[in-house]
Amino acid sequence: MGIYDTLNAQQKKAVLQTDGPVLILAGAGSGKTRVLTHRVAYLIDECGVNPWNIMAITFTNKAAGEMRERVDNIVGFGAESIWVSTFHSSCARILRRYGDRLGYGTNFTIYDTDDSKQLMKDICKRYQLETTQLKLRQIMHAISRSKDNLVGPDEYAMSAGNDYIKSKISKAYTEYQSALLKNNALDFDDLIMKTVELFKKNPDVLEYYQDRFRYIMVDEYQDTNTAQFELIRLLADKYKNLCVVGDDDQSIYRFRGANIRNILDFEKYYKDATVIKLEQNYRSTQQILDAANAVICNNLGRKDKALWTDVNDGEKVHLRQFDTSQDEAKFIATEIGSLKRKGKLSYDDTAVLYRTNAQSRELETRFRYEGIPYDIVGGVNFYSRREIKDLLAYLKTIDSGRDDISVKRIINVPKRGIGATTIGHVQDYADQRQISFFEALCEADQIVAVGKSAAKLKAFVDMIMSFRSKQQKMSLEELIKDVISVTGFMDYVRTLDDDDNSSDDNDRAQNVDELISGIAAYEENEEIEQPTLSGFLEEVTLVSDIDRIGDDNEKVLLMTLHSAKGLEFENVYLSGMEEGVFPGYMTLQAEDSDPEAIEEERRLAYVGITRAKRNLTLTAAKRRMVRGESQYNRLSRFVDEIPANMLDKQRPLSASDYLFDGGESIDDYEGAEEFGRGRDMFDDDPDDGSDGYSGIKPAYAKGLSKGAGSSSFASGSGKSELAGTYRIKATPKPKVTKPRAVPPDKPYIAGAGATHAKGSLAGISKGMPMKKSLPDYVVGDRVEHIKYGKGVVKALEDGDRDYKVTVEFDDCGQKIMYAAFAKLKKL
DNA sequence: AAAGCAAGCTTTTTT
DNA sequence: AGCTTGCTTT
Repeated sequence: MGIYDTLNAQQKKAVLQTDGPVLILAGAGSGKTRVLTHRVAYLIDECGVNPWNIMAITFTNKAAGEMRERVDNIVGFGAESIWVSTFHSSCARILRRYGDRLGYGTNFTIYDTDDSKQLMKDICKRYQLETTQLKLRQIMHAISRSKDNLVGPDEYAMSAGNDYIKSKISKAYTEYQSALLKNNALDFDDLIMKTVELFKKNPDVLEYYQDRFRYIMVDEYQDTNTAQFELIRLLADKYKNLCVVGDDDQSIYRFRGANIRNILDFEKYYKDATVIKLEQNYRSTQQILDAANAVICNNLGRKDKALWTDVNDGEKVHLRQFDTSQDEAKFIATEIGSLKRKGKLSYDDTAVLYRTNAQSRELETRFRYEGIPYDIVGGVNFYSRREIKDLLAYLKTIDSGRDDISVKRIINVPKRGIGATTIGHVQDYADQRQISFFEALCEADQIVAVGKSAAKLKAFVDMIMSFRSKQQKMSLEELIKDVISVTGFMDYVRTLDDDDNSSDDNDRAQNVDELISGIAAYEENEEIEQPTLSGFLEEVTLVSDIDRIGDDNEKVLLMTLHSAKGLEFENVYLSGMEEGVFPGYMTLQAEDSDPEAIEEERRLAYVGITRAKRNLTLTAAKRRMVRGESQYNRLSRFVDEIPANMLDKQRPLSASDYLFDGGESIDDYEGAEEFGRGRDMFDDDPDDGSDGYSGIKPAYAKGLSKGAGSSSFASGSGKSELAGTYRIKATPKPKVTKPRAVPPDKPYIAGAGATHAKGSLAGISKGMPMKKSLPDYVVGDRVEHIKYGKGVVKALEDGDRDYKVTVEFDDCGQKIMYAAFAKLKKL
């Protein structure tokens, strides 16, 4: 039986167990993709299953592509009719076919996060839903979670009851859904939720797909949410040939609704499920696995398992701690450079991972400086870059015009003298008549309020119309080029960052070129029967950056830990191993209320560690700039969780190699001397009380973070010692600065003495009086304003930061202003 | 009415 | 550091 003999016993069992529900708990690097592809081959070659009846679902297009490729290689005939795709594109495909049953046109557009946000913004404005307590972000999040849990707007409304916040969200949800429907658009979450709805309301459609997908395999099962589970459950309900593969230890998408119970409770739901554990790792050295196991075993409530390997040679996991994040970046870049020169690594087998996208900047700078080729994955997705989204909005508008968000996006891009007010008038007109924004534009001359702007609107409509007629006889590539030239798009692109430094001047132009090539490539792809504009647009919105990386270039990859899931590299640098960075600041803040959050961070650490095949280096900085503030962070707890004897804690090269270059004086590091030198990695016994951090408990970091939030200084204080708040997350060494006045469980914030009056200085900018003073006028006095002229003081109110004064002006009516601003002169 | 400019406010992670 | 918001200028 050839190919199956190369599998280990557990893998073989997973391949041969074709019928009924199967749960494969596949540890990192345990060869699960191999199992899945062999399973597909086995189904076809040995069990006589028609390839047409097999479905394999993944989360990313990249994973789908890889699986497809490997299936193609191993399956002799019919591989192309196996349905291998992501949740989102599978659903999109189903809805393109049956979406009309739910009232959507089959050429619906798919909104990305950006589009959804734009739409929600409009809704919030119209119904005045946004308040200080309820931010757009929260609304979007609440709705997204509801959709993940298959809670529609009506059900949400019922559960909202008298809750003020919830009823506002409910209103937003209802309006948002109806706006989406009107725009013939679906957001990411809708793709799943609406497909489930389709199946539930249309048993005939469900049965069609049940019969089609008689064998279903789901990869990364630990990341499925409730809606995705339901989707799979429905599809598999008739034949129950459902094989899910996952690793509860790698569940890192809880924040976007992934329900870890899906994998933990699989056996409860499917009582007759076969469970198979794959624990032998074929990727990493034992040293790396030991470190990974040491970290992950601190999580509770996981399925018990431990990775092991045959590979026993290998180096210890390296740990390097630096004074500043610049030093850290410099180390990573120079070490990669020098190892490369020695022939000890190749760039394309090396990755630098970090917790947040923001951390990529410093690394990027350093990599450029050292001349090391790199690629950054993620951050701003290629297709969400401004210039790209603008062009896509043109294409969407040309394609249908039903999507108001796209039309509004480009109506004044490049600038053609159509502003917010005019757009508002057109929208009002459209609302009154229940027509789309674009339809309203077509009737611009009927809209009284827009006045002479109507001509500009008409010109815009004519332009779109002419694109539409050209589209008939043009290829997509020609069309986009035409759009670019007719609109003068490149001139506009050049205006986008002229204030900025030279480096990314060409980036946007290059992005445009890349988009053109992307379109050309799409048209030439012979796998697509009929290249269409909407087809291209769909492909584009469902693609993430990770899907676009090829393995052909010799480049170091920089990416977040999340993006790195499913990938592997010979050499991995895990940077920013600091409390407050990783685990992140938000997690620490919520530690008490949400203990699961820290476990998710730990799983992320586990994912990061297990990406490495042979060399793993953990790096940290004592001091780091975050949003313009210096943060002093202690080493990450995840580092502490790795027993010291498993780590190589080589002292960094001498200080002169990593520190104080470029003319910085030692004085610049004063803060570091005082606060940052706490426990460093050479202190082998973190709990002996001899280091500066003993006794710090999570509450500490929590308190500190909160304190820091309110201690921001006004920019007006310039470069004074207090400017640039020190956000200190680690306690200082007691002997140095521990202020007796501050109780040990309270954060110590540098300069806190000057800022305890919360917010008293915030918001006061340059040249303004630093303190409020009682005006020399009282209610009833006549005063003079430099611009508004004379008037009578109607009210004087003592506000937080300044006196609020209300004046009834003789000429300009009533105005409310801050006394310090108004500079009123008593008459 | 639109464009340009300064100041505030904010951010994990992504299909 | 980046983006939205509000204010001023044309």
